[in-house]
Amino acid sequence: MRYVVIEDEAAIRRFLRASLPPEEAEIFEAENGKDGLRLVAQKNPDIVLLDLGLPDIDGLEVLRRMREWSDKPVIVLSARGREQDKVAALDGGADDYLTKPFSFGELTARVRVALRRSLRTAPPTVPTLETGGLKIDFEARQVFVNGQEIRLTPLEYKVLAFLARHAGKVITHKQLLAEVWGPAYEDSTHTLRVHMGAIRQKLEPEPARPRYIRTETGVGYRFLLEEGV
Amino acid sequence: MRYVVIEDEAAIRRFLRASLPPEEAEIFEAENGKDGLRLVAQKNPDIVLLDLGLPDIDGLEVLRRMREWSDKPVIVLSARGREQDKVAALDGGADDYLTKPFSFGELTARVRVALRRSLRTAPPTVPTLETGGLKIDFEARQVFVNGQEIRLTPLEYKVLAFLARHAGKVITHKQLLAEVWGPAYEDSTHTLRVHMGAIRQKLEPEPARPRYIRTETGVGYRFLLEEGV
DNA sequence: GAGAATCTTGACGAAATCCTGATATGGGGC
DNA sequence: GCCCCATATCAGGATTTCGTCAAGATTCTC
Repeated sequence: MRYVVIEDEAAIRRFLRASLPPEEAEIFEAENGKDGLRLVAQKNPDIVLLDLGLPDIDGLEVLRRMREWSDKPVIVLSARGREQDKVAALDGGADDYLTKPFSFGELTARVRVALRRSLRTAPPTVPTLETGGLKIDFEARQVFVNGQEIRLTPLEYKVLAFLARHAGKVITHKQLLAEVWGPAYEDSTHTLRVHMGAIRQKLEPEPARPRYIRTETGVGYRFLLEEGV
Repeated sequence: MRYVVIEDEAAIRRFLRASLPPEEAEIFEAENGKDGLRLVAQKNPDIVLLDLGLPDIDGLEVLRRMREWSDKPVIVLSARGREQDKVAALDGGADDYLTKPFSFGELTARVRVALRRSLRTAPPTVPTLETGGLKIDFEARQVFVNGQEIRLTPLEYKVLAFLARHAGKVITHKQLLAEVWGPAYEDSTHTLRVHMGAIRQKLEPEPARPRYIRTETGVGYRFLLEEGV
C-alpha cells in the first residue's frame, strides 16, 4: 500500500511513520501543498492523508485541485474542529475527517475503511481463459469456439468452468460431482458422462477425438492447456 | 434518497427527521435491531444510520448480519466514544462513525460523502446506450425503439437499466431481484418473469424471439450487445 | 371517492434441462 | 481372436424452469 502524507508538522509525520508498519506501507511525505500535489501525481498512492494547515496553499485548495484529476481516497487530518471546517472538507471531496489529536487506532481503522472501499470499486482482474480456439469468459459466463458463441446449460457450464479453473490437473469424478452436483452425488458417474458427452458435442470439433478435455480412464477428466493430441 | 434509521431513542429519531428535508429524504425508522434488519431488506435504502446501543441485539451484531447480504453504506451513531468501539465498528463494516452528541451539519456532510461514494461505486455511468434499434437514455430515463419512445413502469425501467448497465454479462435472478426489489425479495422469481414479459412485450419486435434480452435458463438474463439470433 | 396504472399472485401450457436405462465402442490382458 | 471393463452415445420420459394470461390487491391521480 502506498501512502502520500501532506503535513508540515514533523511530529505528526513521525507519528504516522511509526503507526504504519513499513513492511506493509510505503510512505511518501510532503511538507507543503505544492510538493504534495506533485507527489500524488507521481507516486499514484492508494490513499492520501492531508493536513489542512499547510504553509503554502490551504489544504482545502489542495483537495480541490486534486479532485480535478484524481479520485484517490483522501483523509483529512486537522486541528480545526469546527463543524463548518468539517463540512467544507467533506463536501470538498474528502472521504473522511479526523480532528487532532487523534488516536493511532482510529486512524488506521479509518484508513482500512477507505482502502476496503476503493478496492471494491475497482474489480481486480478480468478472468478469461483462452487456449486453442476455445475462450471462456468467466465474468460474462460465456464460452466461444473460434469466435462463435456456444450455449451451455447450467450444469454443463459448471463442469467446464470447474475443469478450466483447474486446467492441467486431473479432476476425479468424485471431485467434479461433489463440486457441481453436491456432496450427495459423488457416485453418479453415469450422469457426469452424459453431460461430458453433451459438452464435447458442443465445443469439440471432433467429439470423438477431444482436444480440450481429455478423459483419464479410471480417474476422471483433465482440461488441456496446450492443445494435446 | 431512502434512509433507514435504527435507533431506540425517540429524541434522536426526531432530530434526524428534522435534519433531513422530507422532499429529498424518505425515512424508515426502527427502534430495535430485528426490525432494523427487516427494514433494510424490505426498503432497499440508499444509506443506513445505525445506533450501537439497541434494546435487543447489539448494534455491532446488526452490522455483522447486514454485511452478510448487503453492502449498503452504514454510518454508526453512538454514545460510545472509546477508540476500541470505533475500531470494532469500522472494521466490522461500517463506513463512518459519529460520536454522540454530533452536530447536524457534520452528520449531513458525512451522509453526502457516503452517498457520493456509493454512487461512484455503481457501474460507470454511460449517459446513453444504443444497440440495434434500441436506445436507452439513462440520464433522461427514456427508452426508444426505432426512434419511438417506449413508456416503461418504474420497475420495468429499473430491471432494464440494471441489465443494460451490465450489458453482455449474465445477471442472476437473485442479483436482479436484490438490486431492484431489495434483498428481501431474492426469491420472487415469478414476479420477475412477469415483468420481463411486459418489458419484452414493449420493446421486442418479436417478444417470442427476443433480440435484446436473452434468458439464460436456470441462471438469469443477459442483455445482448450485438444483435443475437 | 372513482378510475387508471401498477404490481403481485395463481394457473397452465410450452420449452429447456436433466436423469435413467439400453446399447455401442474401444482398449488392454489373456 | 475373445472377454471384460470403463467409457461414450442415444433415446425416452420425468422434472424443472419459463412465458403468458387473467384475476385480485395496491397505489397513484384526478
